[in-house]
Amino acid sequence: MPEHDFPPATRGRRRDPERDVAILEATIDLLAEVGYDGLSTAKVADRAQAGKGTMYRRWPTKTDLVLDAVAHMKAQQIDLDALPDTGSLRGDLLALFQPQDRAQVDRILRAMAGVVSMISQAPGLAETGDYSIFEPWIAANTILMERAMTRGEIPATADIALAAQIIPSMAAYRALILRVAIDRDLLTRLVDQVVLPALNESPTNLACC
Amino acid sequence: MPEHDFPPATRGRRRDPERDVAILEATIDLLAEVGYDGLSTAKVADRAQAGKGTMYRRWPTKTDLVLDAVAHMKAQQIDLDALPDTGSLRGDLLALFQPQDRAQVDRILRAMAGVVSMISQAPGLAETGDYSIFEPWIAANTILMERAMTRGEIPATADIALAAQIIPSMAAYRALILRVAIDRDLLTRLVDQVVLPALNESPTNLACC
DNA sequence: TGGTTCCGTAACTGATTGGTATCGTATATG
DNA sequence: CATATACGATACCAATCAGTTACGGAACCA
Repeated sequence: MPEHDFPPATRGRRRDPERDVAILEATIDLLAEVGYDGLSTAKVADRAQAGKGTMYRRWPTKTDLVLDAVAHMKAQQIDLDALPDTGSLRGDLLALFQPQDRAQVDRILRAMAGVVSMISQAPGLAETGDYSIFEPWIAANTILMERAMTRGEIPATADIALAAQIIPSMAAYRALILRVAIDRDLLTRLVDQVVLPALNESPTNLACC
Repeated sequence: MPEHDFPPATRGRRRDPERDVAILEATIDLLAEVGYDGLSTAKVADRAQAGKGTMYRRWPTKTDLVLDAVAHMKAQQIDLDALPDTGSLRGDLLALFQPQDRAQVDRILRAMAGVVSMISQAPGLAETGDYSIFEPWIAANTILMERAMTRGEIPATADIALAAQIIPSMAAYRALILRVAIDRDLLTRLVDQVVLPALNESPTNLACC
């Protein structure tokens, strides 16, 4: 996972890949607990039971480490090739946010909040967008909605690009500002009263009901 | 504005209230530029043309200063007693997000992103909620929607609490993650295709259209 | 076995920071 | 004028931190 120079190293002791994941996991943990600036390389090494040398052999800088940890976290997330397929868009949307257990989601969202502070200080990072955990969520929503459209479940004029952002942005707001995870009740209300009506709303007939 | 002990001070030179706003404004500026941790008390004093002593006489700690700066920023924001009243909910919602000029809004949202990092490190702050710039926005939405409900413009069963969060949370997502302000086109689509349909949707007739 | 690379521990360095104290000056009361 | 407070500037202190280096031991290969 560490992207920088990898000397062939066919000679001595092999680099232990288990140390990589231990360090990355510790980084995510601390990111969720204390944020980017509260996170010190010493604390990461401590929690991962690793030496700072081992860390710096893999990631040349703290920023690189955190960015890689976010990428690692992202990779564990939604698999766009194995999305739910319940037959109805409503079932798919509800299923998409169900499988992961609450604590796991909470950890991820808090880590994301920690990353936001890093972006504030390194303005260049904002453009890459590589850090956003919400982007794959939006992509998953989009795919589910496109499927529903080809099934004829929603009109061809539906504004999928907009609707796909509703739930993830609400999740982001709650995680980053309110510091609470989305619950099942809120999710149901969002799907039934906001997302599905928005998709069934044709841009031209605003007073359809 | 500084909340801590204010000795009567009837004897010597008076405390200059202009210094308060200069320091608070400098704090918000830096918060927007470099975030909470990138912000040093020395830099604030420097930009405000103030001595550090002058700052610490008013706010005992960096956290107090930033919290007060956010409150100051919040006070300049939406005036809940002077909300738009165009006669229609659609007009009101569009008018609510229009008056402020782009640069001002951008500064505020970037400052909010800077505050998020502070919350990550001081978990106690999350509970108070005093820091959130989006809360008055939600309150304003709620009031406009309640007005529309008493006018009979939307059904009495509408889920206002939910609908009032849609636009602010989308704004928060864009500001904090995407680092872009909401534009007029997106706002119109949100109002017409998402918020208004959601309000007109009765919880019971999910297939009304 | 010997050379090479990895590992964790720990000491170290240079820079930055929150917060305090001091100083000379300005502004107020009595 | 005497006293008291506020002001900006500056020096200062203790703590923290990113990143480096040194060390002794472990794993691998020839």
